[in-house]
Amino acid sequence: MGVKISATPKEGRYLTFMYRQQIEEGRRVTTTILAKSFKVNPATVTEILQKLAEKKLVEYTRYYGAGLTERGVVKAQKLLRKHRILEVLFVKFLRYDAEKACEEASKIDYYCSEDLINAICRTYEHPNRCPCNKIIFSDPKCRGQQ
Amino acid sequence: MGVKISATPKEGRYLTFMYRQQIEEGRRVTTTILAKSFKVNPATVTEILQKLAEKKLVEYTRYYGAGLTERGVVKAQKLLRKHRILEVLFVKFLRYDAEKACEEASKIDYYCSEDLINAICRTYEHPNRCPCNKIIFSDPKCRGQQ
DNA sequence: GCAAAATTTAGGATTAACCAAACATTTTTA
DNA sequence: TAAAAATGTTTGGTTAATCCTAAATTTTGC
Repeated sequence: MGVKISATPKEGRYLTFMYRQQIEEGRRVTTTILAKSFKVNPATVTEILQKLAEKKLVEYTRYYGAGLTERGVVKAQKLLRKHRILEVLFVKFLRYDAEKACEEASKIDYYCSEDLINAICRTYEHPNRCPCNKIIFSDPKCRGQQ
Repeated sequence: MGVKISATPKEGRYLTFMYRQQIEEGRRVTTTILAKSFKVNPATVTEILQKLAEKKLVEYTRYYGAGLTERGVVKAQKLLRKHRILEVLFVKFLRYDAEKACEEASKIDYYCSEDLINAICRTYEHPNRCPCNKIIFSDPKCRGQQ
C-alpha cells in the first residue's frame, strides 16, 4: 500500500464539493465557485488547491481550475460514503428530514471511522442510495453489494 | 444569557477527564496526571490549564493543580452527556461492546450538536445510564427525566 | 533543610485557516 | 484588437491550536 494520504477537514470539504460539481454534475470547478461556496477569499482557495495538488488529490491548472485525480476521487467517495450513510441513519432512525440529516452529517462525517460507518451500513443492509437518492459507494471491507 | 464559553476539542477532553477524576472519583487533578493521561509534556498541560482558567472553566492554582468551576462542571457534563448518549447508541443499535463504543464516541462526541444527541436520547427514551453505568446528565431541552 | 520531584516559564515550532493588496492572466466587449 | 472587466495568484501577513525543550521555580519527602 502507498503512503496514507490525509486531507484536513477543510480539504475534505473541498474534495467532496469538487466531486459533486465535477463528477456528479459535470461542471468545471473554478476558484471563484469554491470561494463563493465556502465564503472565503479566493486567495484561500488557491492555497488549498495547491495543497491538494501537492498531495496528488487534485490536478490543478493555474488560472483554469482544478479536477480530482484518481486518488482524489477515491478519497471524495470515501467521505461521501460516510456522509450519506450518516444521512440514512438520521432519516431512518431519528426521522430527520433530508436537509437536516445532511446538515448534521456534515458536522461529523469527517471524524467517523470507516468501521463505524460500516457497522451502520450493515445494520441497514447496505443501502445504496442516500435520502436524496445519491449513490452510496460501497466499501469492500463492508461486504456490501456490488 | 452570558457569553458563549467555547472550549477547543482538546480543552473539552481535559474538562471531561477532570470531571471524571475530580467529581466522579474524588481525586485531585495534577499536571502530571494530565500529562501522563494525554501523553504530552507537562508544559503543555500547564498551558492548557491556564487557557481554561482564562475561560473560567477551571480554577487553577499554580504548583497545586486545577479544579472545575461551576461553569466547567456544566460544560463537562454537556460533553459527557454527548459521549454517553453516543455510547448507548453504539451499544444498542450497533451491538458494540462498551469499550469500542467509548472509543468511537470519543472521536465524534465533541462535534455532535445537542440537537442530534437529544434526538438519539428521545429515541431511547431518555436513558440515564451509559453502558458502563455512569450517569447521563439530562438536558432540559430534551424533556428527559430528572 | 536539602535533594529530588513536580511544575512553570520562556522561547520556539508547526500546521490549518484565513485575509488584503498588489500583480498576472484571461475573457469580454466596444 | 486593445483596453476594461473579471478572474485568479502571489506576497506577506494574522490568529489559534497543539506541541516541544531547557532553564528556572516551587513543593515535597526524607
